[in-house]
Amino acid sequence: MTPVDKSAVVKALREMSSYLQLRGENMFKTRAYDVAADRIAGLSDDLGQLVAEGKLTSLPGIGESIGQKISEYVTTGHLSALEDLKKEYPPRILELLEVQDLGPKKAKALFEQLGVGSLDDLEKACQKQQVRALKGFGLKTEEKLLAGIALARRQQSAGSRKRLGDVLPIATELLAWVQAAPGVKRASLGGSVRRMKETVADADIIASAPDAAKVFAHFERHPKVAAVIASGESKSSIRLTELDLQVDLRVLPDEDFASALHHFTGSKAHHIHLRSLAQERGYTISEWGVHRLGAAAGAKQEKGTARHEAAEEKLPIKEEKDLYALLDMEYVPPELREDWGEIEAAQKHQLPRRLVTAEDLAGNVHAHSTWSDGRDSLEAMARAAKALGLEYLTVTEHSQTSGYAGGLSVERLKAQWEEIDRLNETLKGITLLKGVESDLLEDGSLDYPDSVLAQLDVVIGSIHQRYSQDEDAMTRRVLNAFDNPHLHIWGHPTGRLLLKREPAPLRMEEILDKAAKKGIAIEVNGCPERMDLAPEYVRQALQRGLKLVISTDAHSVGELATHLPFAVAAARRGWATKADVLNALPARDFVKRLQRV
DNA sequence: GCCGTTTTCGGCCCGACTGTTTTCAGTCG
Repeated sequence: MTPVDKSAVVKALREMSSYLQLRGENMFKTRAYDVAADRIAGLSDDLGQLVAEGKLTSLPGIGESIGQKISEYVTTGHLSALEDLKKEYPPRILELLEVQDLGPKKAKALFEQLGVGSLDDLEKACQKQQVRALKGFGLKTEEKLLAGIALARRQQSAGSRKRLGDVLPIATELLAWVQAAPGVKRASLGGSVRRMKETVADADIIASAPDAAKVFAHFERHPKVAAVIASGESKSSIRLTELDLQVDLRVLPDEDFASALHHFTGSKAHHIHLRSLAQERGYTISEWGVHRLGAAAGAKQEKGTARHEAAEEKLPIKEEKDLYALLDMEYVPPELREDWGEIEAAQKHQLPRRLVTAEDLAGNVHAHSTWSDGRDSLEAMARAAKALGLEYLTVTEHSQTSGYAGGLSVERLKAQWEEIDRLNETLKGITLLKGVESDLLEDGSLDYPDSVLAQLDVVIGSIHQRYSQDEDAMTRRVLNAFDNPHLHIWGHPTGRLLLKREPAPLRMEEILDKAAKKGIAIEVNGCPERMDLAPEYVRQALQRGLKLVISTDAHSVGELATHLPFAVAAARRGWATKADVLNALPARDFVKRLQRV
């Protein structure tokens, strides 16, 4: 049985939701498709197997109807309900929903009353001033839509999502700017950036201060602000000149900081689940805290009055953990808040006791120097690793097939050993381990003779070329590689480049099963373009008892430090603890645990 | 469409901001 392309199923479910929204269906019905899409996206089990065993409806949020549709799509490759919906609309109608401030209701009106079925149609209608004449639309809306079209077009070419690695530095810069604003007491990043999701759409900052208006005024004066999108009493949104990045800032009284931080960290799916649990217990959760609902709140809600304002009692939330404690749950770290099972685990007090941190690591794994395509000398890399407080650094240059990257011949590799020996003698407090990042050749064999590999402490095997192989060939290639007793670590496993190159087609379950049997460690690569392996596969690996290495893949002194947070984040998002990570061990134990022969 | 040791019907997370209205709908996160 071939594994199912989960992302295609997710896409089909989201399109179902979009078309049903355009038709004006009940929002709870359309949301059900989005909930199901989220569920499949975060699934760590094999979807094909669930379908085959008829167990789809055991997943929360997937019932009879959607279960059948997923089954149909997985088994036949078609989704008749979606195909029928598509026939009712012009082929590019969903483009409209990509426009900021244009949702399903307005898109429906534009389509039905003006025949607008694409971005181009919408632009023409705006230019002809037809839009402002519609009921519920006006001059301002027309202007906003034109700006939204321009933004949507830029995003079509550049992509609306951005790599965390690009956004985090700018978001951190903005955070520091906010922290310097008048009266700010506490401030933090929020949103998917705080959850360290590999790609993000925008950035959120939450701050506490007595006078929000002063903070907003300061915020909106940042030199990189291109436009102010919205500015109210508790929220300001700007768009930056860099990356077209939208940054939302909320400022609240300090007593509301923790609940606001929690609220704006998300994810949406995590909150929806959490709040329904809160409701069962007679609480309501919002960014303004947790409130106990009394009889008064059950009565008809006053217009313009928020639910929490009618509540009887506000419960103090000093820290995020107080909120979970109120629901008898363990604290859920931000990286886990995706509704991928963390809520159930937290209720049963079965979350990982403590997720791995950068401080847990004793060694830096996967580094390149000027011997291959790195930018700094081996000695500079070693000194930098020592300065970071590390005990060891694995030296893993490219292998001979990667000529483009200065891959080392056997002779050059052996010459490097001499330098490593020399540095190990002269440098105190840091140990260089002899390693290599060997290409996995087309048939899965490694790039050096066994006699050479046997002399190395650390052998990483990575795929660097021939990405065009089909799933069978690619899977066989990796499986074969695991038969080589000198291979220790599977490097940047899927070969994905975020927003650029899809993961290689691999039958991951089969591969992880064999890795577990053979004792191969799995790399979590912190290069911000990769963040490879993805969290759902990290979890699958850990469920099989596999060990991880948290790697920087550093090609310079700077990257030893800058890549580390992304590697740690990828491991944490896969629920990894210190005990799961081999390079949390001292050098001798690390090398010993890698050895398979 | 999903879900249920309160329920198989009637709920479904919750609030801010904007623009078009003149009390509210739509959008967003």
